[in-house]
Amino acid sequence: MLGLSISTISRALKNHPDISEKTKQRVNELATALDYEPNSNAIQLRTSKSNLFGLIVPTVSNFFYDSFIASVEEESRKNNYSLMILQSGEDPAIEMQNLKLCRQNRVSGVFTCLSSHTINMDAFTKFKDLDIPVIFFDLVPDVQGINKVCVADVLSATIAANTINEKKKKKVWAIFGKPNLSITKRRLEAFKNNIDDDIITTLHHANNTLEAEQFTTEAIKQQADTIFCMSDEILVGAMKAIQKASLKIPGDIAVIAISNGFIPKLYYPEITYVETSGYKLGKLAFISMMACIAGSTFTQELTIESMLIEGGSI
Amino acid sequence: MLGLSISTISRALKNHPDISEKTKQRVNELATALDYEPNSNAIQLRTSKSNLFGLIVPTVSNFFYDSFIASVEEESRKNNYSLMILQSGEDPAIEMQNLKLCRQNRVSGVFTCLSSHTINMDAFTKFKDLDIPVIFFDLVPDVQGINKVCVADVLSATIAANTINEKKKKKVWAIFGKPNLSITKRRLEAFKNNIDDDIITTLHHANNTLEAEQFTTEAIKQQADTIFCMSDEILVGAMKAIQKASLKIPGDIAVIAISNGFIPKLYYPEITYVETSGYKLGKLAFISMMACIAGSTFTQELTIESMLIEGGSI
DNA sequence: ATATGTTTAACAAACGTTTGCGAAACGGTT
DNA sequence: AACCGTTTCGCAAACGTTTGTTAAACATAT
Repeated sequence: MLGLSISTISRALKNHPDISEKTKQRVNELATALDYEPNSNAIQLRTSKSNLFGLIVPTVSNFFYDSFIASVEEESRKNNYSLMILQSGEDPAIEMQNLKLCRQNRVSGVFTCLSSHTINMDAFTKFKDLDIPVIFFDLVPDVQGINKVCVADVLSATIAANTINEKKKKKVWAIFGKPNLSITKRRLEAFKNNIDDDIITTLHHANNTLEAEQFTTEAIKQQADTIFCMSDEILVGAMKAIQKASLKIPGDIAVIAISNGFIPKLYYPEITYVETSGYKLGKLAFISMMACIAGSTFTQELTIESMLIEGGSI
Repeated sequence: MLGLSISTISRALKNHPDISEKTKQRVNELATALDYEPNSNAIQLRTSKSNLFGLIVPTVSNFFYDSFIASVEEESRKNNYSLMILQSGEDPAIEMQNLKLCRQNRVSGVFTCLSSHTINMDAFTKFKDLDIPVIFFDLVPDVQGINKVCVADVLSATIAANTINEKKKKKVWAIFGKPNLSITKRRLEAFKNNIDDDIITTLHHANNTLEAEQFTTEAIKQQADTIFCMSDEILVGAMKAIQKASLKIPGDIAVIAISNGFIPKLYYPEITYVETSGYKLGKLAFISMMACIAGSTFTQELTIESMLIEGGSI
């Protein structure tokens, strides 16, 4: 329509110095008039750069992951990347399938949180061979030489323990999650090591919310004065039991948790918690990803800091 | 490596009848050995089919949207589509930007929930011109001739009102969301029309959780015996106030809500609610999308059914 | 007038597929 | 030996870009 070649159009559109201002203007005017949108597939094919990240998560529908996703999406958009979301549903087979999808779509990188029973890491080493960066977050595998971003498990459990110490509590029921997860192990270890010896402390593993509720009911019967919850999932169960027993917080019983922050604010008084922010973790993961994209081969293991958010429950 | 042409490989890989079984087998073996993955960009460029959906949502981090996304992702994956997630953050400008991204990526369709202050629909008609189906969900625009899937606002508010009627309540505080949203209008209208005349009913608009808490505190002071909450956001505020006042549910005060179902189960007793499932809505949206893809030009306006989930709070 | 340099824009190859069409190879029939 | 029908496969164009290289056009200096 302008009597110009395709290459001239291409250069004009991207403000190449070879093209005269007059031509650029003509091209741009027509482009907006036709509201032309470049075909990303063609671009990506030609440049073999995809500007697409894959993000694999057990489920989107989770108060930690959703804020992580929100955070990564935000950064991706700002940096001209798109985000492909994939759920594994805790199924290693689907996880494989998702990784395959990532490869087919020639993603520039993938963020992934392992389903809790993934053992075979072969699929991930394949990405390493292809020079596609992989950032593991939250539930990270226990191997070296990979990029991980995690919440500060040890620190946050330590902060929680110290808070209990300072409040001079006497009898603590500490409820943790599934025992096989490394996140559980680290939090448990740190909590155990930091809680004062003269506090009567019992440690428990709840596999889900209901079990947490049952443990808490038992704790109440045993006249524990403090419940520590390793996660939101646990906290929800504990609060159910406490409400059921009509106990006053913190008068009758104190509660402290490690949490993303949403759940603790649903109650009155709000629950005191050590923050492990999915949002902040997302930001960190993105930074780590960009470092890889930029060519950093140095594999890093980053953690976000934790802080105590006082609610009034202890 | 096999002494075969590219076209033969291509046909062998997709089981084309022209290719002999023997050749197919040789090709497939080598393909898995090299673990070949087809380049989706090239495929999509050649076929101009993208197998990609765009999903635009104000924020991922929301107990309704996250389950909607989870649901759509599930179906997409099953049907060999990928999902590109985009957040608008309630900003119409970003919404535009996201739509542009969808076009650049040549999405096969987009699911979108309008940010609450989007007025200009031009960008969406562009999609119509390009024959790219758009499914609006949840907060849908008030125009004809577009595909919408919604929760049953009228029905769910009616169910809630009837439940209150049956319980012979005397004084109800009904708290709704932002007054300009069509979802609010419909729920309010239906509630007002169905609540018994002899029940003293006051209607309120809370713009956020905090305002809902304040209204509820006022309701308690005025000795209301029932709080109706139009949404989870409202419910959270109401529960804060009730817990703060140390009232017993349902003895001192009854609560009923319209909700996705997660929040009501956090309390004891669990809150009775009329379910508006994001998960179900996602399934419905996907069906609607597939109908469009298949060529249906008939624009439909679908709603998911609602049902009362008894908790024990009324 | 020629040489030199600069600006501007066109040519063509390439990215990895798909697919219509044509052709070689083969077997069988006259 | 000539013909025909099948089976099996290769050629080449096309999708929409990017980009190295070349070339035309023009201006300036000799």
